[in-house]
Amino acid sequence: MTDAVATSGGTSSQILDVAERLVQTRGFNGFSYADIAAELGLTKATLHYHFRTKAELGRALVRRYGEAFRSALEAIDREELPAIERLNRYAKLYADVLGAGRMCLCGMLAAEYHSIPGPMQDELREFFDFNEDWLEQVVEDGHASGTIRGGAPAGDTARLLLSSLEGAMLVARPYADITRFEVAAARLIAEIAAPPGPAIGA
Amino acid sequence: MTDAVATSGGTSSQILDVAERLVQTRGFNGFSYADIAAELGLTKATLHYHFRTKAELGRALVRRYGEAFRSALEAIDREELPAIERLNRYAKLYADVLGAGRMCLCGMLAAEYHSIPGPMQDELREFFDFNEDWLEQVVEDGHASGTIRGGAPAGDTARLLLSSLEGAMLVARPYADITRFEVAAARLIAEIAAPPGPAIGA
DNA sequence: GTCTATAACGAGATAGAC
DNA sequence: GTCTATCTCGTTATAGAC
Repeated sequence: MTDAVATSGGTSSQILDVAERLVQTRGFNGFSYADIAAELGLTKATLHYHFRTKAELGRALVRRYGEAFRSALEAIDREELPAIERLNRYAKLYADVLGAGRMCLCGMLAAEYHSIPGPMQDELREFFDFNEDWLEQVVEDGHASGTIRGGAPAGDTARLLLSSLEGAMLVARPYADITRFEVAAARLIAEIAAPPGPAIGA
Repeated sequence: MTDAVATSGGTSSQILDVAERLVQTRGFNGFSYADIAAELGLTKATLHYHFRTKAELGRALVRRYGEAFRSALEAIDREELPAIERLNRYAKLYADVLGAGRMCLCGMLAAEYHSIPGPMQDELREFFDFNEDWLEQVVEDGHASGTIRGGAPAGDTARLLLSSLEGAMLVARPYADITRFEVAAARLIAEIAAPPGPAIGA
């Protein structure tokens, strides 16, 4: 209990907070230890005490981001919502990141994939894998309940959703326009959804 | 005629060729003049003779890439294909880039948007704008001929297509799997397309 | 148009005092 | 756990010879 509060607001997590924002806005190759140190009023040496190398810091970033995302998805699951509504919640996670002026951390790193350290690459694929797994489960539930159109493998639909949402974030950036994302996301989910009824003779 | 061949293979365009590949694989912040110089057997000073600053080089890159894309789209137009087939050709342009192990230059720069020079940002938005305009025209033609589902503004559909294709490229990178892109692209275009027939009683 | 040489600065990283 | 000081290297960019 003595250091419970200190841990949550500790230097390491402060460093991760700043680094995370810098990666999401400028990319992993677009910031330096000096940037973080200046912002936190620390020295570069102090940063190296907490994260011996930049590669190690990067790996910690992706891991923490993945864990936060996992928690968010579990929170959605606990609400036991219809499949389509779960997809809307998922898209909302992205919209919130974009609204903060950021790119998805892992979308950013996917772009930089060939210039980031190996350990980060591994964590990155894990992130996409479990996102696709979660989405695939949602799509399968939608198939079972008839709210998501069948005809294509659930895994393919999951990948289409993930990659399209990442792309909508990406292209919205130069326009600083969250509406671009929201319209694309809503449209995408609507295309995935099964038509409201038989609509015979409509 | 004297320097027509020399121009096409001139030092400046060789520099742009190498720089383009480096940006598409490593990002604008992921390479240096030294990388280009080493690859071409030149010195950094020579590079600065052709492109005084890295920002200037970057701007030339985006401009040339945009012009090449414009030409490619005009070539598609000249074939006078049905709307859906034009979309398939458009997706093929992306697939070819991905097949070369590269990310779309402008998708990459969209990720790095907040850390690239202003002139590059301007060229970048121009690229997306004319791509969206071209796609919007195709979608409108599809509406008119009944091959693309109506109900949503053509501009929104154009943006969905552009951003989803960029995203599909992005996420395919960590897996070095062009099939991921092709499946997503085919699925996307299929969702956009109008159903084959009235399908009453189907 | 390309070179050598170098300036001027920033990067990641370490040693050792406090 | 944070500091000062420093190292080594890489970065963009320029001056001036060829």
